[in-house]
Amino acid sequence: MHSLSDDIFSTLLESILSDQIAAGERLPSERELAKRFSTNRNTLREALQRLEHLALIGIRHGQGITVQDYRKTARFDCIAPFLVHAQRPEERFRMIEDLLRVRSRILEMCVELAASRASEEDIQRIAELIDAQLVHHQDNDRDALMRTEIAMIDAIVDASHSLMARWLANTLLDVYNDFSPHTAEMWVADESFPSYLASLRKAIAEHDAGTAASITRSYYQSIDATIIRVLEELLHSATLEA
Amino acid sequence: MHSLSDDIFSTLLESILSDQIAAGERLPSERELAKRFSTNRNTLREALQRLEHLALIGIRHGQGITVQDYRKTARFDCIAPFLVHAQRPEERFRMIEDLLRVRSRILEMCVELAASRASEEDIQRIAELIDAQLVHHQDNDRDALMRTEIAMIDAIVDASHSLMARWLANTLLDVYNDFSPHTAEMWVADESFPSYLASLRKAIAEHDAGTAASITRSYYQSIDATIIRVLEELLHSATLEA
DNA sequence: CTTGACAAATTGGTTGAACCAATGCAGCAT
DNA sequence: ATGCTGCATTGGTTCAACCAATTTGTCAAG
Repeated sequence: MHSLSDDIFSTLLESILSDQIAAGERLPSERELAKRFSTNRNTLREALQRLEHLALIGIRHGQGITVQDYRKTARFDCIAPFLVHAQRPEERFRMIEDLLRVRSRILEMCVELAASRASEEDIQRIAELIDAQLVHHQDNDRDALMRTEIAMIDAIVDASHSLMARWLANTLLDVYNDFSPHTAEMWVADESFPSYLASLRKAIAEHDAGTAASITRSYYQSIDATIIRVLEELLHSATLEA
Repeated sequence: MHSLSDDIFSTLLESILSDQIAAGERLPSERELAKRFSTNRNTLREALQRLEHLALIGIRHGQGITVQDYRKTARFDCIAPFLVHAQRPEERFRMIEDLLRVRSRILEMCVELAASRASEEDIQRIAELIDAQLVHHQDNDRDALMRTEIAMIDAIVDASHSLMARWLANTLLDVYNDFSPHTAEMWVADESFPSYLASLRKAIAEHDAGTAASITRSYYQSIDATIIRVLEELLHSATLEA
């Protein structure tokens, strides 16, 4: 699962995202880097190519390799590694805060699309997964609930019949997977959880896109506010420790 | 700007995204592919690595290279190349339709963040760019208007002081840049354009995030409906030709 | 002393061959 | 029929050399 070039990539990735190498700084030559990592140029170059495609470094023929200012140049897919490696607590906090905003808006869109485009099979599957969640919620089975919630979101994305939604969701799932060790405390359920799910099922079954979107919007507004409150406390205690 | 491995990458990318190679199909070995592209394994592998990181192919040691079902596996950053290479008109149409939804929601979020977080300098710069747009609009200078609108959006993203927003915007700008030859007809301005800009400037200056977001939402709802109407006509005529 | 051209050094880009390592399969032994 | 073994195929890594873009240093002309 992890090749040599993966390791080199990860090492350099961490160096950059944790600001151990400043933006604008020049890296040693490929030959020199290959020596330092005890490997050859080809394998090293694989790692460098990846960093370049993430817009973390710039490689120019005859000139060398420079570290870019990833805060300005990076793309959406840099979020997962950034959350893993970023050092400043307040920057991580803001990233998560803004990520929640994006998540709720994307989910709102997916739900809206799913409600308008879902087939009978889609509706059936979503309803089943909602029922399963309600059972897990009553049983207080946290793990099963988390798994089923992911599965339901996946089903909703499928039901939206949108490549756009699927690809966006994949990117967000990457963030979730890479970051899941730290997301346990972020998985909060509001008291309105069961009624939200029931309304959602009904809205999707009736192809009522407007209602589906608006209840999702307001539910996540509430959830996200709770999560941010929890994170603020964590940030405060971390700041006090430092 | 285009190295040999870039060319190979583009060629394979097009083959996959235009469905010339079906999902699940197996590609020839690296040695064989290198021969066909008249190059060596190392250079060829650079191209393959890129395709793998886009989740378009899967490379497994000892087993070979298989084309993935990109409609299920791809990420957000696949949108630009997909719009360039995709063949089915109705699939392109739906992608653009959904992309507009995402754009308006992201912009709404950026405007909301910018309104709450903008510094005095940010507000000043945005106001200047809005004024410039109003002038260009009155002069009917379409090119200058498009450029200035991009610059304003960029300033708004900066004013949001959000890595999230910046990185999302970079991804969307990639789509715009790669797809801009085809976007001319998509650049429509509603009659409410000047009044929207004026309200936006006021809302941001007053840090009124709610108003800024809601007027942006409704403005883009109107714009996007127009764009979709135009595209539907194009789709219809294309379907009739075929 | 300044300026321009040219040559050398440095750096990334490409090449080809060889070897290591994971996988799948065919043939053989049971 | 089953399970093992060894071979063929395939990706992963390494090495050494050369090509090509860029920068830098040097020297000659002004």
